[in-house]
This record gives sequence, structure tokens and C-alpha cells, in this order.
Amino acid sequence: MGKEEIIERQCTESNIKEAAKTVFLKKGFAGTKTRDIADQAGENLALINYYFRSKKNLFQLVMQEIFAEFMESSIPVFNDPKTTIREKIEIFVDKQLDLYMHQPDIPLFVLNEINENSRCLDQMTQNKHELIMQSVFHSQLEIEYGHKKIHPEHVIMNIVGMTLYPFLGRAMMNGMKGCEDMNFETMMLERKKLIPIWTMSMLEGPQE
Amino acid sequence: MGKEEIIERQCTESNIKEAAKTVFLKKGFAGTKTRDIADQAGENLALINYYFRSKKNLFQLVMQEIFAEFMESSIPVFNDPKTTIREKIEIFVDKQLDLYMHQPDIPLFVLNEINENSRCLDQMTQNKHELIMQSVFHSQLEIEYGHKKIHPEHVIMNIVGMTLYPFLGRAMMNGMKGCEDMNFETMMLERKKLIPIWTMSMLEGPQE
DNA sequence: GTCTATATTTAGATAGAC
DNA sequence: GTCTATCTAAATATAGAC
Repeated sequence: MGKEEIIERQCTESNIKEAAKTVFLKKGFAGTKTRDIADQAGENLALINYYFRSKKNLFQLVMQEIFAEFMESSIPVFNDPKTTIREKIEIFVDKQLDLYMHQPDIPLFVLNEINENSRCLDQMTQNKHELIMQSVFHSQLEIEYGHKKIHPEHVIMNIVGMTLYPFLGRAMMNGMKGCEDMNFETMMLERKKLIPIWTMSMLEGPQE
Repeated sequence: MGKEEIIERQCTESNIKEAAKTVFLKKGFAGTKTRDIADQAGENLALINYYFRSKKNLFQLVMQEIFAEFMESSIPVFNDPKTTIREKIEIFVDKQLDLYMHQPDIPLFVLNEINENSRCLDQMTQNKHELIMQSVFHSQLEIEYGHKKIHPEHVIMNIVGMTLYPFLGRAMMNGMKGCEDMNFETMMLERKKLIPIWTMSMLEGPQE
């Protein structure tokens, strides 16, 4: 009884914020109406402005939380001096896929917002990629495979692309014949193991 | 004189449609205002409704054109019985990268619209992936590498992911240290050669 | 076909009672 | 803090002159 009480006893404010997160993730800023958020939260429309002053303000709050989650799960991995290239890839892919399996709308949302430099977050974005590009991972790639003329940038694009894409094009896959017997989650679990293997094959394999 | 006349003599209708394409690609449906389109086209606002009846109608028209372009550049490649696996990948990547180097907003636009099953196009989308999944390419992968337990779906996800991602996360790359000396276009030209090589390495390389 | 002016609808925000 | 009712602004769409 006590437990459920606590769960139910979320204050209106966090109630709205969670609802906003859900709807913004799904529809983006322009596609979301404040009435959608109120409905989703089961709260009165006026309370959105009471607690958050404006739709834009609420959006920025929510977006910063999503970005923080997105980045915290990746940056530190690439900067750990104690792990190998392969280990970094394994940990990164594992963490990212876990995150997206629970919140599959994050990748598309993040990419959309990044490509709309209009709304804040420029600092966050820039910082993130500066960090990855100056990361220990980047240096390790340069040292180990620089002589093969594989630019680390390509490797990073590949890892991120292979990791994110299934969640970006997921709607396309729904009608896929080959996926009927094997469900999406199973495939993603497979990819946790395979993406590191594939990436190492690329690095070790023949270059032109 | 005659030539420029012809170029200038585009009728208002196609003028508006081209402007709409530009703006919708950049901002999406909800983010686009009809005034933006009118401004971009240099035409009167009322003419949008005169020629296209509604914003929604214009959007669907434009979207279908974009989707057609997107699909025509990929489906036939995967169904050509005369080409090898490697050749199919080479041609596909080449065509896709050419398309996106000229119209870099297409990938994000298409993924967004697909994930909004709200607006039409369900037929197109479903058809596309049924086609790829029942394609000659799919069968070839199954025959040649099925014994290695590499599901063709994974391979397709990887190829598409590696091809599209640079255009999805492009904004992220602008601040990238490693890309200062090498510009984006150069990298994409490199990827035309590398993605097929990498993919073959994955297929031939060690599996768990 | 094109324009100006205006009608209509939608959506964000607020006032004021409770 | 919460709700109803309402204001205001923005955006789509149309009417009617030219």
C-alpha cells in the first residue's frame, strides 16, 4: 500500500514534465501541442504555464535532460585510458542499445534537434563532439591503425551509424519479411555482440 | 537570351512546389509555415491555396516526389539478378551518396516522415521494405553467408546505417577537430569506396 | 491568374473564481 | 494549486476586386 502510494503521489509538476518528455520525443517541438501534453499528463492545460511558464521553456528543460542522458552514456566510455579499442566499442554499443531499447525515440529526436541549431544547446553539442574527437579512443585509433590510413572519423561514423540506424528506420522494418520470426529486441541483443566484431574486422581487414 | 527565358518562365505552380520542397525538407511539416513557402518562392501567399488547395495537400505531393526519388535510387539495384553482392553494395552506396551530397536533408526528412505513420505513404514505405527484404540481394546474402549465421537484415541495416548516418549527424561534425583538414565531401567520396570494402570484411571476417 | 483584405481555426497564454 | 473561461497571436484558408 505504502509503495503504490508513493508512486501515485508524484506531484503535478513532475507529472507534466514526464508527459512532455513522452510527447516531445515522439512529435518534436513544432509537432507538439500543449493540449497534447496536458492530455498525456491527465492534468489541466493551465497548469503547464503555471509550472513551466511557457511551452518553449518546458521543451528546453526536457531536451537538456534527454541530451544529458544521451551524452553521459557515451563520452566517458571513449575517454577511459584503461580500456582497449575493442572494449570501448563493446561498452559503448552495449550502453547505447540499452538506452534506446527502453527509449527508442531518443535517436531521431536528438538528431532532429541537433540539426535545428535554432534552439539553444549549441554548447552541449559542440562540446560533445569535441570531446569524442579529442578522446582517448580517437588517439588510440590513430596510433593503432593510422598507418592503414583509416581515418578515426570514419570508424566513429560507422559505429554510431550501425548502432543508431535500427531505431531510426525502425518503422520501415515493421513490414520486413525477414524479421517476422526474429523480433526486434533479439536482433538488438545480437548487435551488441556483432557491432564490435564487425568493427574490428573492418579495422583489421584489407584496405584499398 | 532564349535559354534564360525558359528557365525564368517556370510557371508559378512549379515555382511554389520547388520552394515547398526546400522548406519542408528543412523544417518538416509542422515546422513549416505557408508564409515561409510563399517567401521562398517569391509568390503571393494566396497562390498556394489557389494551386494546391491546402498545405497538407502540397506536403503530400512534395513528400511523394521525395520518396520516389529515394526509392528509385535503391530498389532496382537490389533486384538486379546480374550483379554480385559486392557490386550491388557499390552501386547502392554510390547512388545514395550522390543523392544526399546534393540534397543532404533527405535522409532525416524521410526517417521523420516514416516514423509518423499519420500522413499517408504507408503503402510506399511498406512496399519499399518488402521489396528489399524479398530482393535478389537478400537471397544472395542468405545463400552465400547463411552458413555463417549472418542474418541479411543485419547486413542491410549496416549498409544503410553507414551510408545515411553522416548526413543525419552532420551538424555534430561541424565542430569536429579531425575534420578540419578534410572536408565533408572528400570524406563521402572516400566512403563510396570504403563502405563496400568494410561490408565485405564483415561478411568474410570472423563471426563469434 | 494574381493581389488585398478578411474570415476562420488553432494554439499558447492568462485572469480570476474556487 | 487547480479549474473554467477567455484573451491574444499566429497561421491556414477564402472572398472578391482587378
